[in-house]
Amino acid sequence: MELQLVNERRRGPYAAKRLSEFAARCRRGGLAVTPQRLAIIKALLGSGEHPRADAIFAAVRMQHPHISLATVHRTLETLCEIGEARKVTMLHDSARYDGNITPHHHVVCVKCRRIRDIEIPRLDRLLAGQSELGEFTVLGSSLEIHALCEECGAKRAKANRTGKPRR
Amino acid sequence: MELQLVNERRRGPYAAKRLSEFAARCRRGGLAVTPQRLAIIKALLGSGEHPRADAIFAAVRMQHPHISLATVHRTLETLCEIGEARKVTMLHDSARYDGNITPHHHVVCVKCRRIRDIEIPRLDRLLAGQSELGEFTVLGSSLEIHALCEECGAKRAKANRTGKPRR
DNA sequence: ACCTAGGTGATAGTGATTATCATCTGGTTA
DNA sequence: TAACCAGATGATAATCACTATCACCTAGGT
Ligand SMILES: [Mn+2]
Ligand SMILES: [Mn+2]
Ligand SMILES: [Zn+2]
Ligand SMILES: [Zn+2]
Repeated sequence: MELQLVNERRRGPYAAKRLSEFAARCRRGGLAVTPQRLAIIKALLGSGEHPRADAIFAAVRMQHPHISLATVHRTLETLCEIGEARKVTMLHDSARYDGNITPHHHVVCVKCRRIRDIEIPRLDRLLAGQSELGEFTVLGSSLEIHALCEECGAKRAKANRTGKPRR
Repeated sequence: MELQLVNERRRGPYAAKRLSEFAARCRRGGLAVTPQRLAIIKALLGSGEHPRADAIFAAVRMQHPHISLATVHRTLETLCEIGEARKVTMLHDSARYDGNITPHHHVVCVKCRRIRDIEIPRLDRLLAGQSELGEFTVLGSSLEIHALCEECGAKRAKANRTGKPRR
């Protein structure tokens, strides 16, 4: 009741709604609505697998045999930037190691990737009781809080004040 | 009180204790205690930065100018395998994209990397009230539950029964 | 001191992602 | 509707974190 797998059935209607709004959202974000972008968001919304770029590429290729893998990478990144998609983890680029093996969680600055330890006793208690989750046997968990550190927050605020582009 | 940064001061004593037990733990894991391994765990325990392999390499080089970057990568991986270190996220190899932008979390099979959505309303409520965390401005969060899926769990059980190596 | 399984250093290879750049096109304008 | 052009795409090279290989070395047991 507290912690449950999301029902796969929900995805169909959700995807349809998102797809119908996509063109408008692109324009709002200043992006052209290209057949490639439509095909990519469609493939992404149609999958519950949290696919990699190459899987999207394979799917999209069936309708757009000339599409480039680079376009798929670029577009997925762009979709994340305008908030139409997300990465499952923002720390996929290079491994970050931790000598602290006591159970704890992390805050990550989305801009400079600074990481600090946090403790959330209530979360640990909540998860302690869960050994099964649908077809999964739970082994452990880690929470990643996305944040802006003081330094990066200050930089961004200053950039806004002086009218510079904010990313 | 519910969710707080871990005090940096704790790291000193913790590192000292871990370091003093390190040789024994290596032997228990069937690993030789080499100067390189000692230097690497020392550097890792001495850092609160959740460093990358190259940062560890730079630190260790000061005392071991001949150490190889490959050794640093290998050793960090080995330390994770024997439980003396961990990666901040297990999904750093290639990006996984998600078309579902509603707030939700994930279960990840540690073996086959299958990912499924989960909902944890209580966690979302807990975090909803947090907009500041020490010097960080909270933007969002995602919980990654590490698990074994049914299929991989079955495979592992079978391998154990027939006496095959389990990884 | 000697042996050997396992560890290391040097280096080549891999694979995902990014950069470059010539060409093309969505969407605005006249 | 045609002409225009900022931005998008495709082809391809480059990058970069990480892994594989292999000859040599050494920790730890005899
Ligand atoms: Mn940590
Ligand atoms: Mn998801
Ligand atoms: Zn920052
Ligand atoms: Zn699995």
